[in-house]
Amino acid sequence: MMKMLPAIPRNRTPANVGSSELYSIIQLARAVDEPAHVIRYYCRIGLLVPQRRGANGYRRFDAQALRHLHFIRRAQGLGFSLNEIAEIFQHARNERSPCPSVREIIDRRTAQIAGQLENLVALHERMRRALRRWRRMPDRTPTGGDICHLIETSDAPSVQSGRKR
Amino acid sequence: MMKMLPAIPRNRTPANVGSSELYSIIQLARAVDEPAHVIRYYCRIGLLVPQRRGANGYRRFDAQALRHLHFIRRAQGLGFSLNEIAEIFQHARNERSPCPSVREIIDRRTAQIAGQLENLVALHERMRRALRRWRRMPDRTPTGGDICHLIETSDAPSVQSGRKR
DNA sequence: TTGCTCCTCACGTCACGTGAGGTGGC
DNA sequence: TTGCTCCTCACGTCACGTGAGGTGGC
Repeated sequence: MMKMLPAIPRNRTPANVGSSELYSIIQLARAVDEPAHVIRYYCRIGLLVPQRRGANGYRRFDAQALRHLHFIRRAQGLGFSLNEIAEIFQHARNERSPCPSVREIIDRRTAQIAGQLENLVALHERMRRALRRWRRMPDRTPTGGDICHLIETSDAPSVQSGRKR
Repeated sequence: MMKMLPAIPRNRTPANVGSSELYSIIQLARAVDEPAHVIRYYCRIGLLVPQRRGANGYRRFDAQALRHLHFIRRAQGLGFSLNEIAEIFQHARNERSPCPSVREIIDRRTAQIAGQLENLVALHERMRRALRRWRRMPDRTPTGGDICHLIETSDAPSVQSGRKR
């Protein structure tokens, strides 16, 4: 009966449990369903710090790193950038409350996202209008200086498209 | 009476009209309300080609370049990337119709924008929910391993935030 | 001479993606 | 030995932004 059980993949449980509960980079990566080089990137920018390196140079992370990683995903899900998340970590390290700046950031970012949303809705509408109009138009080979009559006859603004900055 | 007219800024009319109607980089830039280095960038990636250089190395553009520039803005306004616009120019130079690929691109891009729109709406909604919830919550100084209780108690997913790729 | 315009590097932004080239672990 | 995992550079993505350091034009 034991034989019929699928083999438990060794890497899905914390390896080296005896050696003080440390995680390998791939275990951390799998916890948030990302490739390992994303974790390496976070280390490089100082967002995540391995508890130590093995004799072979391999990164070993503790439970706190896993918690930080979950925090990163949660904060990104609320629109925070990695830089902003780094600031929050900084506050926490200094035992100062990050809450005031967290509130400021999300206020600013919410307004900004609302603006992006407007732009994207407008873009989508322009695209849909163009698609509809183009259905009644033939393809054409460019002659004498024109480039693509589909686009050149579109009602999209030729200046200040709204996608700005 | 002539005296009372505001001075016509020299740079707003094609300078060197005698020298075959060429435009300076800044005249081109002003036509689309962009800083000159954007035009320089377009030249560098080969999207815009000056008709010639002056003896001093200054770029001189013809009316065709102005037309290309307007085309770029129009196409960007429909969600085309600079790479895609370069392809369209390539078709036009070879006197092949760019229309089929233009239709393909906008089909693909419209679906993609619709997806982005969904993600952005979801993000905005998460942010607004968080803002509402946080109004009833006090600021707190992190203790014993926690980082920011506002974010850590949010209902945002800690994995697969929806902002992906 | 002053203030503006022009030029070419060259590095920065944001959050990774994608190899190259080599080593460690089971 | 094989296949996987790990490592460090280092360059690419996208559409510019931002200087540095110097020159030309009126």
